[in-house]
Amino acid sequence: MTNAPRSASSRPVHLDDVSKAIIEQLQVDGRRSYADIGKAVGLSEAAVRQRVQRLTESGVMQIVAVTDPMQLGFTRQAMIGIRAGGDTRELAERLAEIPELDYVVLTAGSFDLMAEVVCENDEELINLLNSRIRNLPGVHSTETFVYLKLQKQFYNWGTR
Amino acid sequence: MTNAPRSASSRPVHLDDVSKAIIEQLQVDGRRSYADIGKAVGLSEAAVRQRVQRLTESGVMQIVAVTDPMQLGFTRQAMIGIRAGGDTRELAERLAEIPELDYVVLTAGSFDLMAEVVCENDEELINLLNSRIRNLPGVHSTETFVYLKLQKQFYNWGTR
DNA sequence: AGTGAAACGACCGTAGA
DNA sequence: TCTACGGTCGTTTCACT
Repeated sequence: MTNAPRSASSRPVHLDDVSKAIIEQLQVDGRRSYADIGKAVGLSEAAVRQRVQRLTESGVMQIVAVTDPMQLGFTRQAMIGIRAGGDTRELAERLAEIPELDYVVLTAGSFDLMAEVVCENDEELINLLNSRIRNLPGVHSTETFVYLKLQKQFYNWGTR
Repeated sequence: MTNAPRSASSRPVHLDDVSKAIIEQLQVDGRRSYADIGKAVGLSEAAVRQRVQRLTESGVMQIVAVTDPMQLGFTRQAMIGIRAGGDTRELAERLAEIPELDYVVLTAGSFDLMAEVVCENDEELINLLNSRIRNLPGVHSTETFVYLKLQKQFYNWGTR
């Protein structure tokens, strides 16, 4: 249910321009054929396939389906800032188990954790906050930032 | 550069169990063959292909490459809460143009906007905050929440 | 790491229920 | 909206560089 934690290597992977170009192609269309990509980046089909395989196996890139919550009726989204005490790592694990939360991060600042929630309606959000977040051990207080408009969303980190 | 804003239809799309099953297959491997998916969900290759085409053309789903910023040397991430005045929609557009920001959202609450930043190092983050965010017209103050650990990240909204 | 070629399998268009 | 099928194109494997 939770996406596998990424194996953050101590040394960053260096991508050459060709691999970056391949990734850019796949960021537009993850099903584009290796032959087409090869034509675009100046490489044979087999070479493209090998690079894609290495990139996915090393965890640098993954080709997946991403869905739009709005179109599926999940029209309420919010960011929740959480002030907490005790071991916040344990709390983070508990939060990660909540399916309505698609994003959980431990932070430094006036919030110790932040989590993004995707809900169908306000009741679901209220219920989640009161019954399943605020009563978790260690939670001191929460602050909710309801989304009014999602302006930018970019899955394509690290290649800009 | 910025992902296209999603066309949020007024009425939510209803997916039957078969389409949900197809999406689940593609969330694991976006390049899985239609024939294989068909075997898994009990449909012919052509039927799967048509459904995938409809799902992608309607914007409910997209199959794309997603990369891991950590592995590519972008080791500093943070959420920035922004208090602002004036037309926050204009400000949101300006923020969306900043490549280091991968996520920009207008919110209700003690922050008017929130943005996620992906950087290579602290200097880049400091420079971004001071030289390119705090001096934007309308920005009153910002609050930065540096990421300590990304606990959960789920691209697969709406199908949980 | 890369190319090229041949066998295999996937994909696409069309026809029909 | 599904299945069936044939032509075309993509993918896989392998020998070679």
